[in-house]
Amino acid sequence: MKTQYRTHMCGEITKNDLDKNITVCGWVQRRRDLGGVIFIHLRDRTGIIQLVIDSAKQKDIFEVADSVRNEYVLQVKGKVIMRDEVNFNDAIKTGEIELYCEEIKILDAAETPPIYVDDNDKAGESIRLEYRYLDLRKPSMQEKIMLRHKTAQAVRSFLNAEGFIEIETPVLTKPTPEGARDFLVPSRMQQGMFFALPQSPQLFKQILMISGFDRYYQIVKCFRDEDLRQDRQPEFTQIDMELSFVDPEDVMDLNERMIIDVFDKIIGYHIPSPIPRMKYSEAMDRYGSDKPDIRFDMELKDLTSIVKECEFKVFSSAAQNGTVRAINAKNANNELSRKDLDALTEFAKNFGAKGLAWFVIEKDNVKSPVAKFLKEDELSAILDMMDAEENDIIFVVADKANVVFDVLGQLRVHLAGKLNLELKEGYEFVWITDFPLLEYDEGEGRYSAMHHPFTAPMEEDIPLLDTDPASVRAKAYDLVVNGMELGGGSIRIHNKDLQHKIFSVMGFSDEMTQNKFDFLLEALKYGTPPHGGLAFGFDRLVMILTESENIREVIAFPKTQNHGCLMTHAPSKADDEALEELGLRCVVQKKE
RNA sequence: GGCCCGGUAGUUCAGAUGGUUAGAAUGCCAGCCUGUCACGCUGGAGGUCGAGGGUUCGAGCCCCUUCCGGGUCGCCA
Repeated sequence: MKTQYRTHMCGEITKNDLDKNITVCGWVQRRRDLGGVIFIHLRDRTGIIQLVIDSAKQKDIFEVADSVRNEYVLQVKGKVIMRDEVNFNDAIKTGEIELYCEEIKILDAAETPPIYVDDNDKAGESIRLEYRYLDLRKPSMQEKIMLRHKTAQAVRSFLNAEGFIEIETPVLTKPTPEGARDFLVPSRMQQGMFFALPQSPQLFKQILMISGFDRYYQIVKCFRDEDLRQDRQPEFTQIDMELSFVDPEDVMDLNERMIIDVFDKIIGYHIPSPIPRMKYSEAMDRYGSDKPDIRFDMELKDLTSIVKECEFKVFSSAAQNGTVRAINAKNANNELSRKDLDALTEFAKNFGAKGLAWFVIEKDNVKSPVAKFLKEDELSAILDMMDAEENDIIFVVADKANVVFDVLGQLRVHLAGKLNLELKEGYEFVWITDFPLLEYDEGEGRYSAMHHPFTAPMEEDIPLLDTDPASVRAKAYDLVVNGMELGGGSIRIHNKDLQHKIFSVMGFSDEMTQNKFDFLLEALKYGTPPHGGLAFGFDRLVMILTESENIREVIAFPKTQNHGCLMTHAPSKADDEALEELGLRCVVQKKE
């Protein structure tokens, strides 16, 4: 038989419960002692109910109520009564009623908490993370964590209805040669050997396709031992899926329907269908980014042909060997001082530019350190190209193409923030397609995979693998929203010869290929269906749905930039005994 | 690995040019108060100024080292 710890949740008591004798449990939000009467706000994850204790009529429990402090855990029996109308409290759901107490049991006392459990609490992040259990009691945090749960449920129910099968893949797995740094786990049974925690279940899900589970998904933890950012954690959650017998169109269609369904169910937001498509080359050309924020314009324009012959060497030589592009910050002259322009130059240098040329459009004059090097017709061609009007500021970057796009892409977003540009409201989704398969890695002196080494090239580009690898396009696609990459995927290589070929174009030795991917290449021999998939950043999705500033707000127990957990104090030293069993010795080398 | 910002009562912060006993708000404790809801009023307690070293007659403040937190570049297939 069920216990009767409680009959109602605090926030769910309504006028329908008037005159009922009920039992609630919860935490003391606040006690207000008026001398003859004590009010207590009792909180659980559903909300708050006000308790009343009257000294004259409830002498026996008044003393208990008097001793209660914030965050005490109480069990309270009482009768639901109506408040007088003047005492209604609009701030809480149960503001028209209250609980007239007949019995109060202190289930547990609490020390004075270091942070106040309230959304108005101003505590800094480190103390919040140290006492995360208190922080998570805040209504806003409870809402986020519960919304996260609902989002996962919405994803599951959508995919289940589409015939997907949820399958778990190993967490103790094999180190990967490409991509992010692995977290390593030593093997006790095989001393000197290491597991890696998965950066993604990529190869397992491909092999599940070979096994015939033609629609797989998993909401799964992934691990990357890299530095953190506002939207990056060393362990994070992905919505991971893979499908057999599909083209890019099938994967995009399915995921488009899923994301539309999730936004509608969770926040009632209607994403217009179909989600627009943009080729990678167009995204770079217009926005300087493969994750363009299309809520505002300020598009890049190509000045290369205009400045090809000009006297300004920086422009003319870049026009030969690279490119010259520009953006026009409309009306920026009212907002930006000379000092700001210098700061923007520094900003550009941060992203690899050697400098940043600007043209301030004044009424009868163009102010620019560069203008004196340009002929009149060159300058007017630039102004023409940029649709320049009074008070605009034009920013030009001349360099190798990748630097130019990166700098202007970043500058564009930075300026939009700085100038408080009016953004299109809501969520602007866009699919980015036709990515390059490979990019040249100058440091390594070889091509590496832009997405991952299992991504299929477009059939018509396969011959180019031998002649011009950089121009080979991939069957890859990313889903971008408001300038954030929300998910990405590709059709995979399902033919072992082609997979071998790609490995060799990327300069993997036969030995390395054999050593790292023998199981994949072996599996590919036995009948592999064409397949592909996609993975969403689940934390990022929840960030967007909850409009959170950083990823830590939507993870119950996140890590700090130092990869630490402030609550548990992980990581920590291992016992000598444990190390010995693993055949390890702890060597901490002193830094110079 | 680089750059930037921060670390002072439980919490959030203020502490000009180095100078007596380091302040405020809030929280906490005690007393008073029968309709509050961030209740109110009165009083009180509360500090290794992240840590270590240095300069100085004297350091919260200046210098060096280091730890911690955040942002960012690199990195993140």
